[in-house]
Amino acid sequence: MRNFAQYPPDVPVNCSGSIAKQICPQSCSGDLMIVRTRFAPSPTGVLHLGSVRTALFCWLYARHHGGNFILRIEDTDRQRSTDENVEAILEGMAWLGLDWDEGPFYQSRRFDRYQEVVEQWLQDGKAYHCYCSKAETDALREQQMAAGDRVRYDGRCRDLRKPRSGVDPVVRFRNPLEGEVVVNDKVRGTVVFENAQLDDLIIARSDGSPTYNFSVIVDDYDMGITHVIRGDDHLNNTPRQMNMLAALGAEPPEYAHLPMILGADRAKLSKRHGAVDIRDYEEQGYLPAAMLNYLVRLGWSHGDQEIFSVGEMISVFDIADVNQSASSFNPEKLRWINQQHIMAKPAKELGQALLPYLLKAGLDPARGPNPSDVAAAFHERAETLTQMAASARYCYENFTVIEANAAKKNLRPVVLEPLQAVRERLAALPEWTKEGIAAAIEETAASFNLNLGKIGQPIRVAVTGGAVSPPIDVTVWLVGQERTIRRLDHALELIAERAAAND
RNA sequence: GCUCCCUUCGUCUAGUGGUUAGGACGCUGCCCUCUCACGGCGGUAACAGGGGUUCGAAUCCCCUAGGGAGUACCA
Repeated sequence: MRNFAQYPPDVPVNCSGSIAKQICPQSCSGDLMIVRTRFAPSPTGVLHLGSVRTALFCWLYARHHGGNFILRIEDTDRQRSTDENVEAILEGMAWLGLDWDEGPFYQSRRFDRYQEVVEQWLQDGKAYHCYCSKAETDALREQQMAAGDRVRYDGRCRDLRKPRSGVDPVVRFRNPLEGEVVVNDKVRGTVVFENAQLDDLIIARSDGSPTYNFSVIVDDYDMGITHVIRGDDHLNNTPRQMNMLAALGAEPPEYAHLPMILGADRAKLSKRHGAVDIRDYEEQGYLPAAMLNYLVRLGWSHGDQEIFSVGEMISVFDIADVNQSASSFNPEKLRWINQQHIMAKPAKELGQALLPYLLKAGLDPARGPNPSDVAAAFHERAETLTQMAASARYCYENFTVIEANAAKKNLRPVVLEPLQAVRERLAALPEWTKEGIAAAIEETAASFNLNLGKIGQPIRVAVTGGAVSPPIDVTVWLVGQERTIRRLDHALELIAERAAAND
């Protein structure tokens, strides 16, 4: 366990020049520090698309600059944080390959440190006890709302001399009353906030536990975070955090506030829009790299390029190319990108990736072709691995019925003879190779003066039970000799029955 | 209510004062073709509105409208 009190560790946070230049593999000019980013999810929910995109940008930025990526679990709300959610976050990150250099750190284990700062601030007059009850502040809010005023705590306990007895006070930060806070955001530009608009926020609850805005700044400070990259729902928190950082005597980090990701209907992303939990996408057969590729293009672009490997993303990613407007999640494009990644993946690796999906589909890989051969045959015709496993079912398992329309259209008495002939040729093949199979089918077609389609499609239906499959030679090859012959025989019987019925 | 942010094809985006406003997904036509895909060549469709500044605005400024976030003893 790392000793947090020791933070920042012996890292040159303000090194000027040589070390940073040596370390940054992109030889980015003007770097004055070693980049340290953090992803700080709260385990009050699972890892969803929006948070993954945030994590990705933090990770890319750190990796691009040869810096460190830190994972911090913000679980100060003990009621709503769960171990299951922590697990979901860790699993999601692992699946995506978003590896962290330090952590995961849990805020719940740092309460002593927060308490220490609170005490210090109380002593220094940077914070004060507030004895207002919830009812009291609620009433104040309503009153202000009704009067059309800005809604904020009015600081009535700011200069209280004596404690009120019988109430456990909260601790509030003494925010400056005047002046302004200027945020130089890497994506928003300069954003100015008036201190008069801010109020004295609560930093410790009446039970002593720290609140979000406060624990964030002591952690960001202790952990030497140089770049805070987060969702733009935090932009409004930034001036408060900067004021507190100043109270701590710290220089503020660089800030970059990312636009939100919305659902296809421009509403906040929710269950209605499909999967929320990132792990659902794994379940559905998406490749992690494709997921990252899709997400990186939401709010960021690099010219006209759409497809990026993870390595490419790292090398070209720059906060300066992040745009300012919210984007909405588009499942069709995700599927297309997944397909592009499936096509680009070497058959062997793709076969590896496919394996668990075959198992999940209830198929036994031992009872059929090598998954990498299946992957090679299907990689151009599957948008997800789940789909691919489903399409390859006939390679591993016998089907009970032939698709009605396909049978009706293709298994007709006219093909009885050619099909019989091809069956014999295939049965006679000494070696089961794609070339041999292709030759057998072509020769049969030629001998009956048929084009390939006239015989290929009936074979396809007989062998797969449907009208769609990879090229016929490949399909037959994957199904295997024994099974092919058996299925052709079965089709032949059906055709014969049909012919008899027609007589 | 108040504070802050955002606004280019349906969607993701390029664009930083002069472009026939480009690309991608989707949809669609044709080609390739043993099916399905992949691929190739086309088509469809956008600068929220109004004022300025300028010889010239998607690009700069102002206003309006619409969307979003925050305004918690949530994060």
